[in-house]
This record gives sequence, C-alpha cells and structure tokens, in this order.
Amino acid sequence: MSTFLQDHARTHMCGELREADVGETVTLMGWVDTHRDLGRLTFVDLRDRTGVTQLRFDPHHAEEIHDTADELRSEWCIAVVGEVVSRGANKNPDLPTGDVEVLPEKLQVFSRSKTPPFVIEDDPDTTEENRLRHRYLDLRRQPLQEAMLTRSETNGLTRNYLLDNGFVEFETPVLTRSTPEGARDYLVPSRIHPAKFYALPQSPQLFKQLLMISGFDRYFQIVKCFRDEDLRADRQPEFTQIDMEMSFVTPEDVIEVCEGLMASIFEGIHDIDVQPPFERMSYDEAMARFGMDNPDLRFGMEIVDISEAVADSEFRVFSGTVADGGVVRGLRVEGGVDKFSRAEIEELEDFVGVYGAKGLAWVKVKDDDWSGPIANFIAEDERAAIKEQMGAESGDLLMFVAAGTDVVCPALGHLREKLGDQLDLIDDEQFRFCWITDFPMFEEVDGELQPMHHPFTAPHPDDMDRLDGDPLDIRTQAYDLVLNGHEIGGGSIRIHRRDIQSKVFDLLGMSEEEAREKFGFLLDALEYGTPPHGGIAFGMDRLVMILTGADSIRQVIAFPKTTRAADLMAEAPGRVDDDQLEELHLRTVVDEDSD
RNA sequence: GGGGUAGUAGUUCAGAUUGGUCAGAACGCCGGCCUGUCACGCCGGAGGCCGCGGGUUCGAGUCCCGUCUACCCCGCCA
Repeated sequence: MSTFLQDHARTHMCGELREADVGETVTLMGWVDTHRDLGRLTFVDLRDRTGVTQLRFDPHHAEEIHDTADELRSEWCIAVVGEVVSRGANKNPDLPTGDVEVLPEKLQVFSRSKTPPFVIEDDPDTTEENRLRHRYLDLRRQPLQEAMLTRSETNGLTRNYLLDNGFVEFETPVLTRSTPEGARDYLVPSRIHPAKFYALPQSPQLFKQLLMISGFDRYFQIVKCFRDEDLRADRQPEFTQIDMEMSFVTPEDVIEVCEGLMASIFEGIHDIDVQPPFERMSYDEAMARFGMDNPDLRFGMEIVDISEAVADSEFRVFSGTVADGGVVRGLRVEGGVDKFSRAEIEELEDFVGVYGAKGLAWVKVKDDDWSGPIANFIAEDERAAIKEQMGAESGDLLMFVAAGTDVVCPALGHLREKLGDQLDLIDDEQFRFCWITDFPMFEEVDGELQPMHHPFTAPHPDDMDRLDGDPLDIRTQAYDLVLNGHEIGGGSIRIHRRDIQSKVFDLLGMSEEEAREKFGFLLDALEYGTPPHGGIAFGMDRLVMILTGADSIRQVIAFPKTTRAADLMAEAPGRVDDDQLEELHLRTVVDEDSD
C-alpha cells in the first residue's frame, strides 16, 4: 500500500493561492492554525511558513472526510487535496489568500498535536522562558520564521558578495588552543592528552592572519565564536561572526569592501541604498560628543563640556571636580521643563548612579529664571556661558554630571540614549552607519597596560615613534563599524613586523617567553615573509537583529541560551556519566544536589 | 560577584500597605448545539501543593528569612 506522500506531491505553499488559481486542484501541506466549527460546516486555516489558506469542509462535498475534519485541532500536521474556489461575497481582505479557499476532497492527518503550551501567533501572551523551553514551537511563529529567513538571506548575500570580490572561504579549527588574553575560554578536555585542554575559539584571529602569511590574499568565514562571559540582550556565549582578512591593504581598502558588503546586504534585504561612504568619527570625538564609542547618531542631544565655565563656580561640586582634574558635562533636553517632574529627574539620577556618577545636577530654564537645587549657586556670568555653550533656551532642562571622564562619559552617554528612547527622538526606520577610528592602542587597567583591541593591532603610522614615549598616546589603525548605536563590526590593520610585535608585547609587560608560550606559532610565522594585512569581523547576530528590528539577538538565533547560559530546551549544560569523566581524566570538586 | 523586575489553573492575570468565604476571571482545553466563519457564536464541564524550603502565627498566595528560575542593567565581554 502506498503512502499519501507517494501518491501526492505538494503543489502549492499555503501563502500562494490567488483568484487566478480558481478551478485548479491543489495539494497543500501544513499545520492547522485555527479551526472554526459551525456545525455541519467547518473552516480550517492551514499554515506553512509562507502564510495561511482557508479550507472549507462542506459535508455535501466530501462526506467521508467530514468527521475527521471536525476532529482537527491547532498544530496538527495535515495535507489536503482539493479544488480552489472563489470565496465570492465572503472574501477576507485581511489575508493575502483571502479571495479563495480550498474545498478538500482528501484529508490526510500526518500527526496530531498536544495542546501547545502557548498559542502560535505573532505576539504570544507568554513568557520567554516558556517559549525557549518549546523553541521548536516558538520557531513556528511568523516573526521568528521571518527572522530566520532574513538571517539565511544575509548569509547568502554575504557569501555572494565576498566570493565575487575575490575572497576565499575557509573553515578554521573549532578545537584549538587557549589564548589567555581577552575573554574567558570554553575548554574541552582531551582524552588522549591527560590534563590538557582544547579551547573553543573566541575568534579565528590568529588563523586568519596565518592564512594571509600563506598567501591566500583574501579570507572570509561565517563562523561561530565562543566567549565564556556573562550574557546580555546582545551577547550570547556562542555567536556568529562574518570574519574577513585581506593582504596588502590600508584601512581604506578594508572599509571600502565592508561598505560594499553592507550596501549589498541592505539592498538585498530591505531594498534600500545605504549610500556609502559612511560617516567617520575618531574615538576621541565619539567619546566627547556621545560618551561612548558606539554612538546612536539617529538623534542629536550631544554632550556639552562646561568645565571651563564652572571652574571657579561657587557650586563646589563643579569647581572642585574641575580642580581635581575632572570634567563637568551636560545634556540639554529641549522643552524638558514640562516633561520631567522632580521625581522623574530623581529616577534619572539613580540611572546615572549605575555608571558611578555621584549625582545628577539639573536646572530648569524659564526665560531668564533658573530653578532647581543648584540654580542659586550658579553665578550670572556662568549662566551666560553655559547657556551659550549648550544653546539653552527657555523651557529647556539641563542636566550635568561632574566627575572623571571615565564616569562622565558612560553616565551621560547612556543617559542620552535613555532620553532619546524615552522622548521618542529616534526614527526607527533609519539605518545610520558610522566608522569609529583612531582608537587608543592601550588602556590602563589597575596600573597596567592592556590592548584596547588585541595585541596584534598595528599602531597608527603617525604614532610609530611614540612606541618609545608614552604608550597611552599611541593610536591604532583600528576601526569599528557602528550602526544605530550597536557595534556591528571591528577590525584593524595588523602588525606584520616581528620587531614591532615584540615591542608591543614588551609594552604589555609580556616577556618574550610568555609571548612564545601564548602565540609562538604566530611569532614564528611572522618571520617568514609576512604581507602587510588587516581585516575585520562583523557580529552577524547583531546585524540581523538590526535588520529585523528585533530587540535581542535571541530573536535571530534559532536555539539561543538564557542569561545563565543554559539551553532550556536541550537542557544544556547537563551532567555526564562518571565513566565519561574518567575517560577524560577529570574529577569534579563540587557535588551539587542532583536536579 | 552586585542591583532591579517577575514567579497563583495549559496561558495571561486578579486576589489592596488590614493574615481568617481566598482558590477566582479571561483565553485555551473537553462535551453539546449551530451551513459562511475568519478573535465564529451559544450552553455546560474539567483543570491549581499560589516557584521551592524554612520560620512567625490558632491560622500564611498574603508577614519574615533563605533559595531556584527567567528577563534587564553594572562589573566582565583582548
């Protein structure tokens, strides 16, 4: 006996049928979206990833399947064979297929469904936890189906563009060795080598540089990377990069290729022209104007420095901070006088407190009258200077933070973004790219130098001679691509000279032995004719998140992890047998209650 | 590691700063009726250890302590 599928091939998808198909006999397969049983007459909406088609089960038409039709419930997987008929006066204008319906003469139930733990609809009324436990059902929802398709298309557009531009696709090892710099590694024990471990790559950084040394000229890979750090809405322990590297290039060459890639992706996905070349801004400028190196340029409200104007102020918080080498900077909320109550401003004060600000000073400007707790301490000439510098007008609310730049920048930068969101200043139809350049090479953490990007980043050519001076003054040939306030990519020109690489390790307080221990194979390779090279890596998840308008990368990852790095569906991580541990020469030192 | 929000039927929530009719609603589910629905409608029914563990009390969704889980943020993420 033959099966249904042997006898019947699907002829159409559920979102395809139109008036023009009336009269055809079609075979549809999919899931029961909803059923409406009107007694002798039953309607079923059949769904697949392309849409829904209404089925009409009319006992006059195919008596023998009617009983089965009445049993159909949500999420059953079925097939029907039937004629497409016009809905006549009963068309549904809200549905693309609403002009027609299918009159089944055959009905095949492939499999029944339990009552799903949440309704499969665009905006389900349930917790993310519940959805993640049943991700296979969550993924049936239209928004997630679309996100996955957008992700797939982005993959395709990326491959096509890079292959067309002479890039060679590689696969670098997933089992590699730990490089103790940077993020915490995910480790994999070795059965063959007791007490030794592989590490999953935080990025294929060293391998792609080696491929340049091997002469492949242009490398790319769409690749999983792993970092064992705490999660956020835009951070997962495993994430995907569009990784690229090019030989014999300047930053301009890399930037040009990337702009072409972005243009190709945005054209392909949204049919919009993102109009390269993109805006550029130095790191210093971004920090001064927006307080962060990933500024959202879709709205203004820039940060203004009023340190000079208040250096001698009677208000000790301001003058004292300036005297101690700090800064006083502020934001102007246009028309903010009526938009914020004292209690609401206090909430904002708590908000900046998170970033280490001791307080949020504020004044409300009404004509020439300033009100607010600090108003009385601000002298007439200071008011004039502040007003001029901030462009303040009557009705504006001015807010200030006084501290070191390490506090003021993040506090005001995040406050600016919060206000932009709260006051609805952001046009979410807009895609605003910006390159951030001229990053400092090092930052000081607890008195020690650390690389801002990674230790293979080449110094800026103009700063080469500063390698012997103050290393904190050295800028690099690094560049980040920022889109709508998200860092979506970052890269640099790499060091291709062994002597400069040694110098950098030296500045980082790393001995030659240590460097050898950690990056020996790269250092060796650098001694065999290394081409000048550089590259970049894009965060694919973040990019697709922005492309789809999602507000978390979990929405664009098929099987994401929770903020505690767990997969609620697969129940990973999980326990393993003692035998497995023994084989791997491992013993656990904590004995948690079994769960 | 720290801060915040949430956790009561399958799902979303109510149950007021007063501890005692407090086991409730809606949707979903099950059964019945219904031939033009598309949030179908009408009638009936089943469903809960109030996240978990302690404590206070004659008595605890309710008060206290701890703990777990999800989400957001700080730290962390070369």
